[in-house]
Amino acid sequence: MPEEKSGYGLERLLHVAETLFMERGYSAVKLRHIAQELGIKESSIYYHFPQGKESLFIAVMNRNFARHHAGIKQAIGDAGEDWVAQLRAVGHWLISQPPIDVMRMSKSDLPSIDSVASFELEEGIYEAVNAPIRQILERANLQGKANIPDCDLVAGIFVGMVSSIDVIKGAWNPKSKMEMVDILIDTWVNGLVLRR
Amino acid sequence: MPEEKSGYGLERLLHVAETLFMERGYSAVKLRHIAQELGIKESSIYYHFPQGKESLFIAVMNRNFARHHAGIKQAIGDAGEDWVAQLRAVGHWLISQPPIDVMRMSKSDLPSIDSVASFELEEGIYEAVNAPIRQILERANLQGKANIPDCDLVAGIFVGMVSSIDVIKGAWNPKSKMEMVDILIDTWVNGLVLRR
DNA sequence: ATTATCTATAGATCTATAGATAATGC
DNA sequence: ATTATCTATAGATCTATAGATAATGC
Repeated sequence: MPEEKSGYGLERLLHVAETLFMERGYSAVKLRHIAQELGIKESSIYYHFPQGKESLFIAVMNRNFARHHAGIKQAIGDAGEDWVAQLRAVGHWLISQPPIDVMRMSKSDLPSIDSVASFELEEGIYEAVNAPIRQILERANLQGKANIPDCDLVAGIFVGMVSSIDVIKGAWNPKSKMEMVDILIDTWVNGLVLRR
Repeated sequence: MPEEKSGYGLERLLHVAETLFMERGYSAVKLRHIAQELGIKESSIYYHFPQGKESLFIAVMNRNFARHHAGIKQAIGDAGEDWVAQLRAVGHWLISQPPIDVMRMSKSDLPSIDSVASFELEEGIYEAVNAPIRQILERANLQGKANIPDCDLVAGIFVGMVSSIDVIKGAWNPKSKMEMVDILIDTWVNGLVLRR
């Protein structure tokens, strides 16, 4: 089993590579950046990933999706029955993680890699992140608690919304990210219009 | 005035470069891609932009922001007094344009270029896109028509939401983009919860 | 012996420059 | 003469490979 090297160095490599790839994307992150951050040479990366940058990216993304899947399932399970509480829990989980730029992944990162791997990753993120959220919304509809017209669309929007917070946060806003998620979900669920 | 070359070739170059940069981002788009799409050689790009790729990117982004500013102002002006109609009009404008990945721009594209230019572009997109939307929301609040807690945040979210549609559309959804914007805004404005 | 690094370097790709060429408009 | 391309090529950067080195664990 050649996949079971483990050790401290590999852990750090995966962590740093994940942080950088998630933040800046496949093309903008050079092996030089990863190596620099780790304090090693580019060539040392090839010890852990003999097939190079693309295989590192794929490993790191799959790892990220697996963690998201587990974290989201956990969050939903812990949140109880109420669908809004579940949504909020998923929001809190998402904001605790490096933000996902689904659009960049789909239009920039994935088109830069092998098309079979690309397809698998696209499926991976959908199953890990989008599907569980969609299920929350579908259950809410079925139980007559909500009236959501297109759960797949709305789930995708939700992920985009929460991720956006990170940019807005960084750029101009003084509020904490948690606060912002709560404001966001609350406003979204209850609507922007004033009712009397 | 060295900025006034114009002509057919430059127009096409700007258009193609804009399409590619907006879609795939600064780092993933190589001069080779732009040249290939135009049917010219990479080196020919330097006739129009002697200062190279970065200056082309900056020109193209400023152009994009200027068009957005004009388009959004126009859309709002044409939509009448109702703030939801205004929001819908902006949504329709945005979806008619190459989608903006604000997150990618802010975290991947801009950090890859000169920091002064980066700062100016960041301001540019904020003024062109975010500010007018924020103003719609603020007016709605002032007129007692809405109760939006953080107009800057919510405006940013709106842009993210509409842009997300393009990814979701491409990936799995059969609806037209226009339909999806309408669903989205309607659900967002009125809230997801069922009221009796 | 295995693990994880390193140095040195090859090879590919990308950005950029110099100077030639061809077409158009005076 | 100006405009917009081209060819040829330089120089920088990026990815990848070969083989040496050092540390650790048998």
